Amino acid sequence: MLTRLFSDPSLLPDVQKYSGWAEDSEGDDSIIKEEDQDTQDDMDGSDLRGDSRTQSEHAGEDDEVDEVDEEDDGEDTEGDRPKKRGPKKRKMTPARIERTKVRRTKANARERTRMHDLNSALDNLRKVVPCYSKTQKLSKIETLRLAKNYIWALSEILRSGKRPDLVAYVQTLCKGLSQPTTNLVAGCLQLNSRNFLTEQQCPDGGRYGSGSLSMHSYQYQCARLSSPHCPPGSNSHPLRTHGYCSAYDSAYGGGGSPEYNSPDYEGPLSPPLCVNGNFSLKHQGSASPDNEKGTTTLCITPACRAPDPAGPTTWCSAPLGPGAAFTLKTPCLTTTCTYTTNGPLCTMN
DNA sequence: TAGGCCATCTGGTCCT
DNA sequence: AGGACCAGATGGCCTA
Repeated sequence: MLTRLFSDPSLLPDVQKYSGWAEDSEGDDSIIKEEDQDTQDDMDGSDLRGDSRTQSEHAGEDDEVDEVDEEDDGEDTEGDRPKKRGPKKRKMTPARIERTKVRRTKANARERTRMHDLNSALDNLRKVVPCYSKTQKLSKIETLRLAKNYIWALSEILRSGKRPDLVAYVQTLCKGLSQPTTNLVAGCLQLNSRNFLTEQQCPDGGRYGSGSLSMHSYQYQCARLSSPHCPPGSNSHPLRTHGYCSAYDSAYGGGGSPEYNSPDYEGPLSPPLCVNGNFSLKHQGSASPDNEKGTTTLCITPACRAPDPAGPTTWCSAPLGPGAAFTLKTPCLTTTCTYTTNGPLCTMN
């Protein structure tokens, strides 16, 4: 263990609180005792253990001399321990110890950077899967699961060329997700989990049918659905012809933007399913209803992610069509929306 | 307080 | 030798 290497406190990095140090600090005494009694024994193969043992006696030794520990030679006769194989261990001089420490420090820094890059990529992924929230991020594993499900669901849409059954769609999205994330996604889709696990019940008395939302709510909700995947300008594209390439495309300048392939993607957040419930606001450009840049993206927020029983009522009764205005009521707030040719446009009250 | 999630360190392995 | 990648270990933070 490297911690043994740094048995000299002056050599300790400032990270000794990490990784095994506490454990080893307790074991320091045993290490010393072990070394005392094993002075004539073989090295146990640990480069670092050998360091602590030979550090003082080899202090000042020429660092460039690639000696091997003499104790390693010959048959290992200590107890039943098998002879150590592999490369001979070099004696650790102070200079070598210092080099090792520097190398380790640099490796730690690289590893930190690598993990930061990985996290950054995960953040970008969070932005392009449904239900993005700046205030409550999906965990890494949930982000990956949702992304996998999302890709699968979109692939199915493309493959079939038909509007998906919404319940099946939600179920696909939520497959393998934790209950909180399932609730979040269901909430994003304006479904409470009970409904989406059984059937869509329109709160105003009507019934959506077996898993299909009413046309009104369906259009509302799906106006943004999957749009980022619509090829720019391809009006005949299945996603577009089935209503998935409206608001998002126009608002964000068309799908298939190279931005989405860029590792440094810092483009618009794209939770295409987030049009309900509890919102965090992502506003782009002016607020002109039919202005492409004026579209507002609404996303669920963590504080109020519980299924909103009031939501579907609004959805069911929302008069849709360009220019129509309606109100979304959620536990958090009331949002006034106008349905435009680009889909629903909502402003925060 | 237990459990989940995360950042970080660390040593091993593979590759250049 | 050194970098990239990986998995295990550890401790901190947060929440139910």
